[in-house]
Amino acid sequence: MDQLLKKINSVYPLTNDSLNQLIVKMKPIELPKHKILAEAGQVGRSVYFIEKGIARAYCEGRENQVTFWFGLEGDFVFSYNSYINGRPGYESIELLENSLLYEIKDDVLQTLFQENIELANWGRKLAELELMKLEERYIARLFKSASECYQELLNTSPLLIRRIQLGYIASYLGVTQVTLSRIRAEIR
Amino acid sequence: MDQLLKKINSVYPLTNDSLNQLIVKMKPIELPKHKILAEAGQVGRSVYFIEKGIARAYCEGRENQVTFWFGLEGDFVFSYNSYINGRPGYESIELLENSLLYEIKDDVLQTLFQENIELANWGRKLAELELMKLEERYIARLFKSASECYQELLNTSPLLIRRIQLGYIASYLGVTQVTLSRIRAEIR
DNA sequence: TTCATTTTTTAACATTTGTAAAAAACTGCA
DNA sequence: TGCAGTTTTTTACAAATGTTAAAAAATGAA
Repeated sequence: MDQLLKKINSVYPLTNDSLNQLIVKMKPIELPKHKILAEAGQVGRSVYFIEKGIARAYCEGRENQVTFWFGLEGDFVFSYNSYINGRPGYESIELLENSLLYEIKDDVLQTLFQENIELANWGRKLAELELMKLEERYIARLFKSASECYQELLNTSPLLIRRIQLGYIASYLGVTQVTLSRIRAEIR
Repeated sequence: MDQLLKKINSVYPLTNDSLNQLIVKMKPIELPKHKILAEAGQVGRSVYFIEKGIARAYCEGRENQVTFWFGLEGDFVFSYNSYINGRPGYESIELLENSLLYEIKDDVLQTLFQENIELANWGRKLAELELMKLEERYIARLFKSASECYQELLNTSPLLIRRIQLGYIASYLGVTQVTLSRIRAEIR
């Protein structure tokens, strides 16, 4: 809960009143490893906050599955297309560990945005920060080789690499698992 | 102007009053080809709307320059990191044609967001839609080969390819110009 | 602990893409 | 029109990554 409050305020500082309006709507929920939080082709009706656990977002290709996002403690989880357009998402989101989340229903959140200008600006900032993070990843991929991206992950999120299997990380880096193995062999 | 109004309302429908508050702050401005709208390392203090023209956003690498976004008529232009965090942007943004833009100063826009809940939600939606577009591009790159991405561009934005030189398009697609030439030769 | 299953690594070979340099095509201006 | 500069294509070769399959290592349940 503490982590949640800190995160909310770090997105955009809120008065106590507004903060309360938001957090009373966020319900703790424990879910097991492998649970699917959002399924491609379906409309996800909730946003989650990860208090404890890991999630990954992936898309199904013809033959392969591509993982393109990991969420760790302190991250919000949403299926963008569902959250933003109310349309079926492209991606599925799966828990990789038994997790403790906070859930808020999408319609509840939208109502808060309509009624409270502070929360509307909070929601704006939340989207903007997600945009920023995605742009950073997008640009990093344009410039850096898979090897450099991997080494950066090693430095910035060593936990991630220890907790997530390499096949997922390889696809996140945009290479095959064989290539990631080669990269790891070179570094050693 | 017409195009601008339509775009604003397509992001998030506004009452006439709110719409007016926004558009009176947007000033038309004509700028020549090669004009730099935002420079990497600097804080950009304006958001632009492209009424007529083309822009590209790019980052400087050690040896190369990578173009990662094109803006056409109907697009908003911002240096994300400046707009979102008020920090120096990673990217430079350059006009590729003589252009007609509408400009709004960032502080003016921020003030509107604080005062008008409709505009705050409009700003939220604007960021969300940008996020959505970026995610689509991000995912497309994970699944599609440069050749497929190029052919999609040919279908969805043939104008873009006619108006922009291939070196920029190649780097946008994440390949060298030589590779893009090979792709084009194969298609013919 | 043991065994079956899953995950990771290694190997050999095919394919794709990059690099550098030259040729060809295009553009804009005098 | 003609010419200089820019952009695009082509070529030959090098380097990186993918594919397939098998071996090795790690994991989890009985």
